[in-house]
Amino acid sequence: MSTIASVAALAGVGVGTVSRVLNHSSSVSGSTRMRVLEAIEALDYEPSAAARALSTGRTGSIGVVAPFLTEPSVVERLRGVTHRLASSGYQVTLFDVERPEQGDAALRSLAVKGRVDGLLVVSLPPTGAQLERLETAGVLVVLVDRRVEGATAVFTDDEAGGRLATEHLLRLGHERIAFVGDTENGPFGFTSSEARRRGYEAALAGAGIAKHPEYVRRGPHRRDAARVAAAELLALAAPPTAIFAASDHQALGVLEAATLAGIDVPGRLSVIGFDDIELARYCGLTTVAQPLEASGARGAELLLDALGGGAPDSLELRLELQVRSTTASPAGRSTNAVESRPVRARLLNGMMREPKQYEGER
Amino acid sequence: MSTIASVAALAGVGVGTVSRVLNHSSSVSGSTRMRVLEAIEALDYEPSAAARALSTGRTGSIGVVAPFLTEPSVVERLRGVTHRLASSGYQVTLFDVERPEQGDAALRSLAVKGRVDGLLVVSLPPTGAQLERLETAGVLVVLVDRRVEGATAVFTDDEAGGRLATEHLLRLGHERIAFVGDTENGPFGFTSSEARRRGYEAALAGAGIAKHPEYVRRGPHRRDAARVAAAELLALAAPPTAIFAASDHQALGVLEAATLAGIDVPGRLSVIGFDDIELARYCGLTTVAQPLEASGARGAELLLDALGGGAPDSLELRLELQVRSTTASPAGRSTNAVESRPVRARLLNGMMREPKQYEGER
DNA sequence: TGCTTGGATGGAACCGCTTCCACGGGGTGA
DNA sequence: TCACCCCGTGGAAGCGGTTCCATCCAAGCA
Repeated sequence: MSTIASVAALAGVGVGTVSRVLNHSSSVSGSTRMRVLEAIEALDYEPSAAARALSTGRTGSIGVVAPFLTEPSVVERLRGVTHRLASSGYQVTLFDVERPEQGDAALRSLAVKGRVDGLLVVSLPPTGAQLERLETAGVLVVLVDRRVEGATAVFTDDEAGGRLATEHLLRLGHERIAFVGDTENGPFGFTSSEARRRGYEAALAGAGIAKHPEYVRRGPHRRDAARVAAAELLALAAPPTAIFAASDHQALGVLEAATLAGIDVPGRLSVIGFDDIELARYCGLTTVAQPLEASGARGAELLLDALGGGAPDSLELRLELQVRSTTASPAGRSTNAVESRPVRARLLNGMMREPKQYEGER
Repeated sequence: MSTIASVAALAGVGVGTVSRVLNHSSSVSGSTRMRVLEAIEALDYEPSAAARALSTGRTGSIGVVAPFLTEPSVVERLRGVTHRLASSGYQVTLFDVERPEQGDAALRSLAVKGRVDGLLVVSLPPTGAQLERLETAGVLVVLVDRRVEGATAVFTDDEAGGRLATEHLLRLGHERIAFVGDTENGPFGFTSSEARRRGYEAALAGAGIAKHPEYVRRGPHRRDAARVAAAELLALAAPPTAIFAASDHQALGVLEAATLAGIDVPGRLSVIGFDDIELARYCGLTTVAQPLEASGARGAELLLDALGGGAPDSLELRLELQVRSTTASPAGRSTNAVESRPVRARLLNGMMREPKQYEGER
């Protein structure tokens, strides 16, 4: 491998001059620059990233800490991040957090100069101590899909989203509305499910509907757990006519339960999810949509801004009701009833009406 | 930030000794080791990755070059990679290739000591020159989902897969079988579509069925292009009774076309895809399944082996027919006809029978 | 007792780059 | 004409580790 010294020797200049050419620095005469560039070309020289990092203290790489496996939505966020960062000159170093301890370990080992310049933490809530450690190490942090005191973040108002979902069901005429969400103290410290539940309860209270504790079910964040919870709900003496699931992932479990119980959706049961993952579009699931890819992209932008010396503000992204074909007025009322077409047609219509965003961007 | 020198000073030893402790090297007395560890603890010291990389020539990170956006299947492979690498002590640096030039640039800039120790190239075909450059730079390379002369790879036999798909259709009694695949010279140099087509033609030839050039359609690797191609096929005077799509992605486009044309699947048209992406499972698509996550994981293993000084062999993964509910005997024949149940039920049944693999692994 | 031997240790050299400082020389203004 | 500036440039001093070599000391042996 050739080094900067060999380039300098070949060009007949000093190493400082070569470095200046490499860094597009000022004050190099045209002819000298030309000679250096020729030498670089001739030797097929590429500067050593490690040496540069050691010397400058900046690595040119951004760490992304995310629970890659847990949620399909995380993949879409990640896509937004890589897409935005591809043209930035920064490399993306991925830290897949499959178990909570890994998150601690990753955050700890990254709180070190010379590893990454900035960190995007997706969907995980770092502790105050971790943030402080990162701060003292000079690592800039932006959170995506999570809001923590004292950190820049791209976030949504989960509680408002919970209200949005529930009010949609109320408007359709439902009164027996259940909620299926995550256990309160999940392994990763996710809090969105609880916030969405609060929105759900606020909306019910606003409509003057009494709380019904049996209608609130929590379980591990998995489709099969949601299926079991929904099955229990549907077996109640007074089963709900609508279920709000805290995520699309779980809403799919609810749909499974309905199918197994032979209950038509949306004829006898309305189901609404949250997130608007790709599968929701394919399945025609009504949901509270949040811009997943955009959240990653905006997070990346905030971090780039901060790396450039700016002091970006946190950013709230809008949630939007996305009505598809799993919600309708409860049986016995005819308002807004969505006809129950063969499902494949519906599914495919959904696919065609909503091409994936990045296809449109090409 | 504390350095190795400050640790050495606090412990009252030389830097060499601290380094020896850090690297679990031999010949450090128990008491000295203890003093050093205490100093490390007291200073909250973490060694600088950049300095270490410069000094040793190894970075402790593995690059993954992949077209993250192009194919859903790539995401699943990537999952396998990160999953396997999470416990290896290597970091994963992602190079998202959205346009072919980016692939060149990534491969070029990575062919440098001090950036990554090894490289996993997913679904992209590096040129011989690029491989050579990487070799001289001392960067180990393993290919996933691609086979190139002189490089270790995890691959499948696409041609055999094409045969598998076509023979399934032949067995059901189809004779008018069409193919929808990629343009021959796509932007990324993907060759799998053509290999699958060769398998398709070999199977037809084996069954004594004459070639029918109009039945072979190629287009850009996008769902809408596949939809258009399928629509043209279905509008022929003698339309096919079955379509083999070179990927699930494209098979979904074919399904769209059938729905738009009001053609029942599998009643009047059988559709088979290739890959077995998650969506195929959800949609009940019959397909040629390849172990996507496993391909990434095995690729990572081969690379780790090579980094450990081994000389791993390439690895062929098995393809398997995955019959779901989009294929049946052609209209007029009754053998094996799959009843056309309401689709949602079918879809959900599919979901329940095949939980995602990683859920089982928790 | 004196010499050899080997394990534990300190520290300099080095990895390849950036950056700052010093220096030479031509141009400018007094 | 001289002093001063400034531009272009060379090169040394880090950056923070690893590693090799020299050194020291204690134990073993004749």
